[in-house]
Amino acid sequence: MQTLNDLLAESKIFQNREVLSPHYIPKKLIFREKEINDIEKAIAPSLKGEKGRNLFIYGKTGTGKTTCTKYVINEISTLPNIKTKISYINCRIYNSRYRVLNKIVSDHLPNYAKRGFGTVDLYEKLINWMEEDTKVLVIALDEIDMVKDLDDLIYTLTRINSDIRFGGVSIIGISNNVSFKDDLDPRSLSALYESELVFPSYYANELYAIIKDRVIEGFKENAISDEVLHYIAAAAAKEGGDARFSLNVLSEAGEYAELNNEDSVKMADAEKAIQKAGEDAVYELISTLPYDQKLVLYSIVLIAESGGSYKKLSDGIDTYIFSGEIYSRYKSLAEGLHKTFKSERWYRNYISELETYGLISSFESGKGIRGHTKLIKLIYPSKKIKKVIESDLFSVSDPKSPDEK
DNA sequence: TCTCCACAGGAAACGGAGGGGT
DNA sequence: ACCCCTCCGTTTCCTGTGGAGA
Repeated sequence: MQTLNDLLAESKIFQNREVLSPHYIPKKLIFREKEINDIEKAIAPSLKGEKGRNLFIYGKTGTGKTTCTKYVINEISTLPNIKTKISYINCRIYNSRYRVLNKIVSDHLPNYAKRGFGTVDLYEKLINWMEEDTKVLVIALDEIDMVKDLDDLIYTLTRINSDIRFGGVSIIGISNNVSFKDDLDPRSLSALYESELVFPSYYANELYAIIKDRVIEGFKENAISDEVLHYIAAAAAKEGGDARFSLNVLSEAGEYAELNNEDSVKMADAEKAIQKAGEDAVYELISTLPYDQKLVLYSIVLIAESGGSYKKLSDGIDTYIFSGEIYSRYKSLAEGLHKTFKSERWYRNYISELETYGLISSFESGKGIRGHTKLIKLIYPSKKIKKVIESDLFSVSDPKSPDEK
């Protein structure tokens, strides 16, 4: 255990922790010059007061989509041009047409009230504001696939262009999910895909250069060897070329080294950090789930460990659990905790969400299985999930998910 | 073949929170 | 203070599906 003195003492490892944060935007983004240039090209017309091109950005997690977009936004905001207004919106939080519209309005008209206005009110307010002095609005929608009524949103935003006489709106959509466009209206699709930009995954040598770049600023000299950096880069490349992963590992490895009072980061620290980073991603995901959804997941874990009681009906597919059994377990679990439980219909939404998060896999029952049901299996080892949920669900200090502002 | 079972998942309705107008 | 509105999480209702058993 570290004492306060230890914590206040100057670090032997870190020089500037901030540059290791995944949210930090470096002054220069290496290996992404072309992509940045493409984004700028799409926005450029709007800087001259014309409507820019809509742009769709696709790439796996940690390929720099968000960082590059924010980089360009920062760049533009330093220009003396005032006609171009930019909204960066994270659709994981603002996940409906109303919320996005509300966010745009409150970004630029902070005095406008938060609720009580319908979509139409917000829309008119936005149009009036834009027409005032022919503003051009650039809207970056990060994780755009999270928007529930995306068709409506795209329609509304593109509609602005035909409703106003001057100025215009251009959309930058960002996503790491390709399949969401399958159930998009063809008109929204063609609007959104006016131009497309794909961010490739990083190779190990690129990841190495990226973290090396941050190490120079973030770490003390000789606090981490090239050998360790290569090792981390290779591990991150294996994870799918995820730069965020490599940065997490980097700072985590530094923390371990510091904790052990070492002068430099050792290979063992990196190994430990890599293992932890993998677990963290799952933990992070689970801890953001709503209470009842955690309970549903917990029910799956419990049944997976004890074996389902419907098992006798299904020789051969023992690892899969019946949907109905999970719900009844969830119900009795909630009753045991003196909590209200959600309806069966809502439970089915939970299940399909858990599946899109990649925590469970399921398939529709077919031949040989009674009735028409879903068969569900955990993707991660049940022990690990159980530990995570139990610490999260039954810890004393969890009044009601502290949903910070 | 018919009916039942055990669900899936869409649509609509409900009710409370948070806001405006008078 | 009162009634109105909108949104959103949730429930209720309903139709669909395909194997099991009579």
